[in-house]
Parts: sequence; C-alpha cells; structure tokens
Amino acid sequence: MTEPTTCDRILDAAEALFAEQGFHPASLRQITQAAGVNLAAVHYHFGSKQALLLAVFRRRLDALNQARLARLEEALAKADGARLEDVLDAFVYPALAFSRGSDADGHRFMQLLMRAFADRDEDLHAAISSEYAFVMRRFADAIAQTLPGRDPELLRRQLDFTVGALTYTMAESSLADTRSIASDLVRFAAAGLRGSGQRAASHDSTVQTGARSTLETSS
Amino acid sequence: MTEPTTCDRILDAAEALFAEQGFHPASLRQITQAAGVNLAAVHYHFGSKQALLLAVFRRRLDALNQARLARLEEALAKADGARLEDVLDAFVYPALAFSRGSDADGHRFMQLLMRAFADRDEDLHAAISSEYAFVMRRFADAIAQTLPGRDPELLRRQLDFTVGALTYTMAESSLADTRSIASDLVRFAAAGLRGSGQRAASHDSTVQTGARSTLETSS
DNA sequence: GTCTATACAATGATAGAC
DNA sequence: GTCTATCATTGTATAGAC
Repeated sequence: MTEPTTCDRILDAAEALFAEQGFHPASLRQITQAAGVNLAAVHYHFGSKQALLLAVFRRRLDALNQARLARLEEALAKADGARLEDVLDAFVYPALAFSRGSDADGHRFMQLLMRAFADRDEDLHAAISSEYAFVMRRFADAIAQTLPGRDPELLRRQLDFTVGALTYTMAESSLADTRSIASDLVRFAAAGLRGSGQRAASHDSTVQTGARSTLETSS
Repeated sequence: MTEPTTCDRILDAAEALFAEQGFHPASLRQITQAAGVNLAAVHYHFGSKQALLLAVFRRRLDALNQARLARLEEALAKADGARLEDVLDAFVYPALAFSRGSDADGHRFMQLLMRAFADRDEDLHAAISSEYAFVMRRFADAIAQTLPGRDPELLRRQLDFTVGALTYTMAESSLADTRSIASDLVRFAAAGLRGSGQRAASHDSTVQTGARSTLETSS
C-alpha cells in the first residue's frame, strides 16, 4: 500500500503537466511516461484525456472548498453574527493561499482552473460549476444576511464581480504577500458591496470607513 | 478591391473558428477550408498557428482600445474635471458593448480573449499586454487624478481587481442588458476604489493559522 | 480486472515544385 | 504567392497478455 496506485500516479503526473503546460499542449504520452505507466492506462482508468482533467480538478477543489467552508463556519459561529469582511475573507483567503502557498504547484493549478473557467467546453464548465454550486450558495446566503434588504439579482451580479476580481488576481504571476492581497481584495469587495446597495442611486454616497483588519478577531 | 485578400480571409475564418471552438481544437485545415485557401498559406502569411491567433487579437483590440480612449477623452474634456465614474465607464462600457453588441461574434471573441489571458503561454500574454499597456496607463493616470494621494501600488492592485471583475463578467453567458451591467460594475468599482483608500494597518497572521492547516492537511 | 503493445486518423509544420 | 507531398506527433481504439 505504500506504493501509489496507477490511478494516483496518473493523477499526480497529469496535474503537474497540465498546470505546467496547459491542457492541450500536455500530451498523454508525456503524462504516462512521467507516471511510469502505459499510455492506454489513461483510457482504461479515466476514459479520455478530458475526463482525466476533470478528475484532477475534483481532487483539488474538494480540498479548497472544505477550507472555505471551515473558515465560513468560523465566521458564522461568532456571537454577534458574521461581519461582511469575515465572510469575504473566508471565500478569498483560502483560494489565494492555495494558489500561493507552500505547494509550488498551487499557483499553476489555479491558473489552470481559471483557464478552465474561461474555456468554451460546456461539459467541463458544468462539472466545475456543479462542484462549486453548493459552496457558492452558502457564501451567497451568508453575504445576503450581512446586507439585509439587498436586491438578490444585484447581489448575485456583485458576487460575480468579486469572483472575477479574485480569479484574475490568482492568475497574476506577481508573487506579493498573500495576506496583503487577500486583505486588499476583501476591503475592495466589501466597499463595492456596501457602497452600491441600490441601483441608480446617487454616486457620491457616504464612504465607508471599513478599515478594520479582517484579522482583528484574534488580536 | 471587392475581393478580400488571402490574409483577410484567413483572419476572418480564424476569428470565427477560434471563438467558436477555442484555439487548440480549431484546426488549420478547418480554417483554411472555410477561408477557401490552401493549408500552407497560413504558415506563409503568419508563420504559425499561434501567430495567426495573435494577429486576430490585434485587429480586434485596436478597435476596442480606440473606442475606450475616445470615451476617456470625452470624460477628461469636461469643464470641472473628470469624475471617477466617468473614467471607469469609459473603460468598462466599450468592452461590454463590444462583447454583447450587434456583432454576434463579439461575445465569443471576448471569451477567447479571457482564455488567452488565462493561458500560460508567455509570448501570447506579453503580446496582448503590450497591446494594452498604453491604454491601461492612460486610464490609470486618469483614475489616479480623481483619487489624489492614493498609494500607486495599491491603486494598481485595485485596477487589477476591476479588470478581473470586468473580464469575468464579459465571459459570462448571461445576456442581460449591457448598460445595466456596465452601470452596476462602475458603481461597484467606484465604491471599492473610494472605500478602501488606505490599507489595513495590521497584517498580523494569527487567525489564519487554523484555517491554513485545514487547507494544507485536507487532500 | 489490470495492464501492455500496436494501429489509426488527424494534427501542426516544413520543403520544394510551379 | 500558391500548391502538393510528406513528416513527426497527437488523442483514441482495440486485441491480447497476465
């Protein structure tokens, strides 16, 4: 059992090579050679190259989503209710840490994820979305609770803005401090959410201070 | 002159097929057949499949950037100086209109553009960035003028957030009203920019240790 | 059930004739 | 400039060994 199974060896090699070169450029012959298995093993265990990519995604996204939900639970468990910043941080920080953390492949994997999001392939898109759907709903609900009376349609749109800002930032190659980026993004999104509560209102609404650190809970 | 040149016919066919299927899946044989030219003509006129993609990008981005700059000039020409919202709108609206406008291929092209941004290919990324560099600088300067005293590094980061929100939104398949989306995004970004003028003072990392371990141990 | 060897159609690219 | 012929490599499929 100390020896990794053929399936796992393929998944590991595929993840590294997909992340490094992209989906199409990374060939199955490269992958199977790096994994030390036969070419046909991919189709036996996964069915196709694309199904292999999907399996790679699932393995990683499970971990990311669990980390997000754990942090969200922390925020929601607070006595006086969750703050908007804490909910946003639970969504943003694990992704950024994942993409820039100790794992050197994390960043590349996140770039691969963003590419998959941008990709036109509908099967892949649907599979990833379904993987995300439950988590997104949890966060949308939590955010809606901190912004009572918000138009749900507008809120969904603003959440898309936030996801876009996060995704784009993850794909950036700059390697600035994760905590600093997460903090800036949380404050940007919180101000954006609070500052445009209703449509077509006056532009120069009161500026939110919102300067509290998202970390102050433990200090 | 009524007959399009070989170059143009290749560009038109390539744009349509790249946008429809993605870069790698669209084959040169498909493209050249649709264009009614020989397969080898692509390599003669452009050098490679990727160089062809780049040429397709350049043709479109020139038009988009000109539209943006024209709108920016309008905003800057106002007697009492440009408002932040007007500058943001000059950046956001042409892109959204371009991706959802009368041209049915516009949306698909924007998805292709987002995919290119997410792509790992450094040559392509550098080429697109250089295409954008001048325009981005103009807008960054204009925005900085409406937010005097802002830390330039933070401003750059916040602009990336905005670009990410815009790019992600453009790739969305929903077809809501362009003007409405642009307006929402402008107000979101303006509030995010105004509402987080200075960074959070403390970047201590006490609270994240718990969640980070959760992230790293689960997989 | 697992894994291997091999074959196949299609791809991007190139060289050289016209 | 344009075209034909050709090459190595790709994802995929199948037949057969343990």
